[in-house]
Amino acid sequence: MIMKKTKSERRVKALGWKDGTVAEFLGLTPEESALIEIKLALSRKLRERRQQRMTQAQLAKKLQSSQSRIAKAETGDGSVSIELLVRAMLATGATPKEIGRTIAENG
Amino acid sequence: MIMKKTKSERRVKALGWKDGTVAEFLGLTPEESALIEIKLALSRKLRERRQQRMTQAQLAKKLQSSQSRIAKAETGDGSVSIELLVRAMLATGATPKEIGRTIAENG
DNA sequence: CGACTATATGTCATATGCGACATCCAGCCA
DNA sequence: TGGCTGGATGTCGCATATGACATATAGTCG
Repeated sequence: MIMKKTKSERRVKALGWKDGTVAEFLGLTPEESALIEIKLALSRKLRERRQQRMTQAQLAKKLQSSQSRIAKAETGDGSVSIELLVRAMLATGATPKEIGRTIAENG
Repeated sequence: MIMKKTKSERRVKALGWKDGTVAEFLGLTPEESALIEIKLALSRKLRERRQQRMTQAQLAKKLQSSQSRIAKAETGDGSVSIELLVRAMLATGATPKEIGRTIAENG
């Protein structure tokens, strides 16, 4: 996440915010929820695509990143930006169409 | 953009990279091109949606951002992340579905 | 058992995206 | 003309996402 380090961000971080169907269940705004859902959808799809093709270390190298960041990306760590998720998806060979669908259908 | 401050990023920045159908025409990798196209698709859609509903200053307030960042987001300034573009889209009332479609169809 | 591989997790210095602010430009209208 | 509004652009200090690294965990194979 970016910005102000909002209340709800801290709420979410406290919970780990790694879960599957994330939470409105503490007072997240719809926008905050939606953003998290989008990230999680990308995380899940990234893992799926990456596992079919290469190891985390190999993807990291393609991205000029590191294995640990890929692991964090795939586990839905809050420190990972949408930007990195999208770059990683592209590095697995995903097209904008696939990325868009991932967000539209599972976001 | 993030990461290493690649060669091609500098190439793109030198060109302003604001253009409509962005460029493979200098040696951008397909991934770099795709990322830029995604950002530009979001920029264009953001402007379209925002103009129908409010001023840049009003959207900025909703986002706890500033008018200048919104202007940069809409003009495709390279300093704006996908994260902010997505947050801004959400703040205009866009759903993940609409955001996904924007990327899938125009990315 | 140990060796090796894949992944997860935590920390850190640094790069970079951020909001804020100051201008500047263009259009509009009195 | 001048004032007002919406938007664009440049800069700056600060917050944070980053890659790198160390280490832990778990699985596999000998």
